[in-house]
Amino acid sequence: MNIFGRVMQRQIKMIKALGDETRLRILKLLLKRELCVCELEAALSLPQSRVSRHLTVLRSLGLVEDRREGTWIFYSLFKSQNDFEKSVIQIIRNSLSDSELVNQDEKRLKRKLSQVYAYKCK
Amino acid sequence: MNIFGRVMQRQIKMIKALGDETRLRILKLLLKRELCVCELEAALSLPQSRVSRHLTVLRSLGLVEDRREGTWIFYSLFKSQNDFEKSVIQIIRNSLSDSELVNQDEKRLKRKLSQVYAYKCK
DNA sequence: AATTTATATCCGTATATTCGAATATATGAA
DNA sequence: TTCATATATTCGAATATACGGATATAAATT
Repeated sequence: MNIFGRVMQRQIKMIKALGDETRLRILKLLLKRELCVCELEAALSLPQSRVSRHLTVLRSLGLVEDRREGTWIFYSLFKSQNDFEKSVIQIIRNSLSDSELVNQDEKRLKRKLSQVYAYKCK
Repeated sequence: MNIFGRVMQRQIKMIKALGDETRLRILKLLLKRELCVCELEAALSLPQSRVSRHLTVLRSLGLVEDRREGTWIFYSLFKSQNDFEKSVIQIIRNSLSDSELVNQDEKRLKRKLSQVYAYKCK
């Protein structure tokens, strides 16, 4: 397979990764801010292993970046560097808008973040 | 499931449909012009059942439209009507650019189209 | 009516994906 | 060193997807 083949397969894998509800919800949350796994877990209201597994998929494709801070690992959305990647960001931004599920994710996240804030300040 | 849920599932299914090499190649060919199944078959150099099956998937999601003309059925790309659908078109346009495979699809298509033209004019 | 051409669908098989529960690892605190 | 917390990985089961070859359908032609 030549260089184009590899780029191609990578792009297809990236698109395929977007076509999953859990991963899309994660990416939408990361549009606004970086988040650690336990925050995502609370926002999505899903088991930890499931969140972690999907983050591993996204990381392996370069769709998210990770940064360790103590025991926490913060994930952030990748930075788009070409037209294809820009359209990936756009589809994340434009998908599931006004979705009740995504709204609830945001609500649960805010609740969780206020807990963390209270914890850090006590 | 409420109305948002249905919209959501449809959008995710559309993205999932994009994450397949064969379907992406079909959609990229349809960016320029409508094509019938046998033209797509020649361009992709794939068995007819495979092309037809993928077209059925794309049609069921509204990503392509079909129009019958005698025994031929012409497929064309859907017309985007909102931000999400616009970003779907963008990702089709921006993916697999400069891909050797997609270039070959175009070449094979031109060969096939010239045959059809010769046939119609004889 | 029989044939041809274009397209769609069915069928069995192979492969891929997703899941929760359990377990492993890694870091920091006691 | 032991413990608690955060995160990652493994496991088997269930489900979904893609495939080619064969068959079915549908329209046009003879």
